Amino acid sequence: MAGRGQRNENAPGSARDRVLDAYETLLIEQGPGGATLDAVAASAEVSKGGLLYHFNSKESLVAGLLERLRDRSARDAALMRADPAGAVAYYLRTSVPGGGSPVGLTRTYLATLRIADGSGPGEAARETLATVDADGLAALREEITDPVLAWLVQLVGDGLYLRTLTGAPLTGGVSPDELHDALRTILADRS
Amino acid sequence: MAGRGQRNENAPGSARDRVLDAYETLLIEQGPGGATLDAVAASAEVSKGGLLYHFNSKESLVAGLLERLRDRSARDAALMRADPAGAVAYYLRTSVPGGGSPVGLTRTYLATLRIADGSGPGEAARETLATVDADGLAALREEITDPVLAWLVQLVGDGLYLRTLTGAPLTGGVSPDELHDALRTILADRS
DNA sequence: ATGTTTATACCGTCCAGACGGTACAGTCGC
DNA sequence: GCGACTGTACCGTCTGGACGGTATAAACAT
Repeated sequence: MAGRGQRNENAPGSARDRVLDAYETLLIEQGPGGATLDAVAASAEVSKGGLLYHFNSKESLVAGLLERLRDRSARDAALMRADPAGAVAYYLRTSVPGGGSPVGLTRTYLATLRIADGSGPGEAARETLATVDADGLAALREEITDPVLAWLVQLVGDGLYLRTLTGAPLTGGVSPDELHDALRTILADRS
Repeated sequence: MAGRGQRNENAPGSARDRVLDAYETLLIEQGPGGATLDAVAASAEVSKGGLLYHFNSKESLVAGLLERLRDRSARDAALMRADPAGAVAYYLRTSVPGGGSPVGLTRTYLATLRIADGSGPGEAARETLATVDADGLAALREEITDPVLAWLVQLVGDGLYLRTLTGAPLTGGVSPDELHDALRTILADRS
């Protein structure tokens, strides 16, 4: 049905890439329980055999997701450092669903969070998440000298992530923009 | 073997209560995938039949957890308002694993987060989580007049929660105490 | 007081279905 | 011909849940 036999098998739009996209979507919207191999294959419009051609086990699918997370994290960190409005502005802006990162880090991060459970493959997910966090904090530190303040900014971003996860980002009628402004003022005051 | 036929079936130490405890522990440590009825029963030292006597389906187990969450949230909010060091201090203190809330809110919250997926029972979990958040924010607002600042404090707490979930609470060598102090100074400055 | 009934609090077994994974024959485009 | 698939047919394991049974305590009737 779709174009077959093409090279460059992990380019955007390729079957492999669509599988990863579908896996992310299912993880975010339905959690680990809904992300079965059958469901992922159906959502990616790929046959189950086709899915298992690219990822020969569920563990390998998870590995693929983690690889994508590392990759996107590196690319996001680069964009963060290069942002004209500054790293902090970039970080806060992309921590909220509407203005998700251009490389899709937010989606991949949220999906990975869902499989970061106890032992086995979840262990690896937690470790990767920790590296991503460490990278983000390092980038923040280049702009915010005070380590406590840098951590505070990151925690606010994390809180925003968690809110996205529970599906209620705007709790008290306060917009992320106002929060952003307040944080910037605080940062300016105690430079 | 144990005393049978006794009243007061949801007192602490009762089989019903132990089942809920075990369910929480398994959700936190292994995620939804590990929290099977068999595993919960085994961990609570109850037979599977016994578990299904108290909670006649998995959905009912979830409902039991949500009920406990609402209950503990209410009790925690009361303690928060009554804390001699203030609501903010209480909130920050209990957002970190070491100083978990005396009513066990942190554990129940973290466990519920794990089942807050897409549709079905997860929907109810998300709604309950949202109410708990709203209650917490309301309590914070009684002490912090500025709604933006109140939300900021809550988000920092949420970030700490998320860190607990991924299992890496102390990222950059900064202790929660230092964070606590910084936040208090900020709050004092812009009162 | 004694026997009967009822409710509570479990235990242990069984089963249908779902899930991850395998195997393999065939198709399509470069 | 080779890489990238599709599609179908399976298999073993695990899971949720149904079911029937058992022990104890309390309420009731006589």
